[in-house]
Amino acid sequence: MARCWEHWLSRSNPRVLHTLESAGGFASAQEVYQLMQREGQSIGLTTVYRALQSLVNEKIVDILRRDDGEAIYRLCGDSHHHHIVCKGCGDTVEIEGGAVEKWAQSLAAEHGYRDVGHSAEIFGLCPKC
Amino acid sequence: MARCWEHWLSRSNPRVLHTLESAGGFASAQEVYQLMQREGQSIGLTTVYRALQSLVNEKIVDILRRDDGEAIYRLCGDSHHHHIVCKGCGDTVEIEGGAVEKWAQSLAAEHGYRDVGHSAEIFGLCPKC
DNA sequence: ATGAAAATGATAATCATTTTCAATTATGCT
DNA sequence: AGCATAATTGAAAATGATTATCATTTTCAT
Repeated sequence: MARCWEHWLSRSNPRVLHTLESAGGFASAQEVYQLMQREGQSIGLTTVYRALQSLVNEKIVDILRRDDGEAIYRLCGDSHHHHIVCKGCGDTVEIEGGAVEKWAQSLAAEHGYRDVGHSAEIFGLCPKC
Repeated sequence: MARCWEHWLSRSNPRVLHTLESAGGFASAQEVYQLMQREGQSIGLTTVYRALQSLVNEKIVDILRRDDGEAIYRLCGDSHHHHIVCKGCGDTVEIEGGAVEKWAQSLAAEHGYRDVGHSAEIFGLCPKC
C-alpha cells in the first residue's frame, strides 16, 4: 500500500507521527515532545507543534480539546466517538455518535458551511450516583 | 494544572449574567469583561472569571471551547439551542437541535444515566470564508 | 458601630502555543 | 564537486488566556 503523504513539509513529521502512534494515537503536543525526549530523540518543541499542525492540515490527525483547553491530537481512523460523563463521579462511557455525525453534516450543509466538525457530550448522573 | 477555586456566591454574578445575556447568551470571559467595561461598569477581569465559574458550578451557564481553546460561556436557558460557528470569521448560526436532544436522552437512558444534559456544537467554514 | 467573613481587583505567575530569527541542512544547478 | 538558494530547525522571546496571591473594601450580624 503506497502512502499518499510522501511529500511532507517537514522531515520531522514521520518521527512525530510515530510517537503519536506509540502513545496510543492520542496525546497533546507537550506529551509527544516529552515522549520523544525520553526516548532520546533530538527534537524541539517548536518542531513538534509544527509537525502536528501539518499532520492536521494533511488530515492525518484530528485536533480536539481537553476540558482545560489544551489541544490533543488524535490519529484519524480511530473511530470517532463521544462521551457520557457523570456529573457525580466523573465516570465516562464511550458511545458511538452516528446520529450526531449526520445531524452535524446535514445542518451544516443546510447553512452552506464547509469543512465541518463538531463536538458533542452528554452529562448526567450515572446509576451509582 | 491545579484548580483551587471552590464555589462561592458572588454579588457580581447577576451583573455578569446580565451581560452574558445581552451578548446573546454566548461569550468568552474576556468578551464579557470588555462589554462591561464599555458599558461603564466597574469590574475586574478576575471577578468576571470567578462569576462565570460560579455560574458554571450553579449550572446556570455551560462552558464550551472555541477552536483555539478559549473558553466560551453559554446560558443554559429554557430556549435550548445549538450553534454552527464559523472557524474563519466567528459568525454564528443558531439552530434547533431536536435530533440531538433525542440522541442524548436515549443514549443516556440506555446507560442508566439520569438528570441528563448535553452540549453540542458544529464548527465549519461559512459561505463567506 | 465593630469585627469577622466574604468579595473584589490589581498584579504577578503559569502554561500552552506562536512568533522570531539566526543557524543549519537539504536541494538543485552548472 | 562547488555554489546558491530555499527549506527546516529550535532556542529564546512574545503572546494570550487563565489562575493564584494578597492587600483592601464591602457586607452583615450582633
